[in-house]
Amino acid sequence: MSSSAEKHDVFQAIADPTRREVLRLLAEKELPISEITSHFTMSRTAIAKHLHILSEAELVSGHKVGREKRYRLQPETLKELKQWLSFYEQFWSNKLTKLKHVVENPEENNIKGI
Amino acid sequence: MSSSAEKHDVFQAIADPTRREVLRLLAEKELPISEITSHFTMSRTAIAKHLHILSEAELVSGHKVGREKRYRLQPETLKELKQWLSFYEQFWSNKLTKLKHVVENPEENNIKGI
DNA sequence: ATTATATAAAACCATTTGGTTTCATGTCAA
DNA sequence: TTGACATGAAACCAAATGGTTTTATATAAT
Repeated sequence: MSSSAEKHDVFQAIADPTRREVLRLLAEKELPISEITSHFTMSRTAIAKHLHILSEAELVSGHKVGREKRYRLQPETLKELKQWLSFYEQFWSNKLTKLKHVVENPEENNIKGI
Repeated sequence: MSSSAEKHDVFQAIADPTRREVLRLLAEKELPISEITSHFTMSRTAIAKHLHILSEAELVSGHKVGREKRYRLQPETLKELKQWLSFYEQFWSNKLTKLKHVVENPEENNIKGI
């Protein structure tokens, strides 16, 4: 699944549906691996690997409590994603920006007949 | 790389750095495949495949103009991502929500000494 | 009519991904 | 101290991913 250092970023981490589901679970509360696993059909080992990837991306953090390892959400990391998104937001949300874009790119508009 | 129908979603599509770079390029203006390719070191075929994936995810759309196929950004699709993000936003941006979260999950706080 | 350009489509390939099973280790409870 | 529980780690595997090269086809330009 993975292994080496600093490999997974936020974009890769959230690409997998299972990992997104794990994030949802951890949004509610901190949970140990076994309890997270109980919400899925796949093996505990598979979930543990997903948690490693999420951890590499710093979307979650784990700490041991007794014999269990509890993971919690690290939501601040998603700011990175929000910032990436904000760049594109102008292209749909702002009518004026959209108009500006259209004016500056006349070749996109089928007005060649004029 | 891919092929079948309706396979790639937005999350998968933006997971690849090359594809994010392609989106950046198309944010400025509509471009034909060959011109997009000129911004990368990899082959045109590879870029074409990336464009297919972006197209499947409806992040871009292509239309033929003469012998070239021009792709343009379809930014509205990113709303989906924004909505996904908005759920998590409460966990970092809103101090009150954060406090609520803390209060409702006492086991996360190391106050066992009290 | 011929040649150059732009893309499409297919076959192929190495690596990564997402899963499994098995075995080892640390911790709690009786 | 002896199980039972929770995890870690390794070996293995099929399928997906991200690339390549080759061949074919449609359009543009001379």
